[in-house]
Amino acid sequence: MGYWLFKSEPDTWGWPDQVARGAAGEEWHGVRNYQARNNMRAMKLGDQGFFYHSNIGKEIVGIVEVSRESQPDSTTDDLRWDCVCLRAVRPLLRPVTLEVCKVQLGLEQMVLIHNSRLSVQPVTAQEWQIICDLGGLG
DNA sequence: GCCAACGTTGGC
DNA sequence: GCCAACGTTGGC
Repeated sequence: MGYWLFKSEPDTWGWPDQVARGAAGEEWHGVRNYQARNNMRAMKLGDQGFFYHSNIGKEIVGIVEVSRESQPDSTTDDLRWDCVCLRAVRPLLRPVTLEVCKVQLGLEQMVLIHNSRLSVQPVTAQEWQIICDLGGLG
């Protein structure tokens, strides 16, 4: 089971938008960064991800699941870009802020902290567990 | 709104 | 293939 983190500006596509898609999920289109794309190519059906609000909130608010493995991005004809589909699983009972992640023991190596610009990031199993605990999903 | 960090582009 | 210029992202 792989663990990931997806960033989105809530102004553009927020957690409520993701939830509104229900079980059908939504294509995580628009990524135009090779590293982020490669991360999506590595994802398997059922992999779990955190849904992070950048700029506004700066916090992890929910859990999503890969509901379709990577396929061509429908928003471009450029064959370089493809993406997975995500469906909302459940919200964190308490959002986990970037501020908290920065000082939390065990999260020192999080990509979110060291490469905040990468929009699709890997998360380790240990980091996943710590954040779930902090979010009230122990 | 500013700016640092990072990725991409294009001239050489 | 190097690197300067430029654009974008996202925290502050």
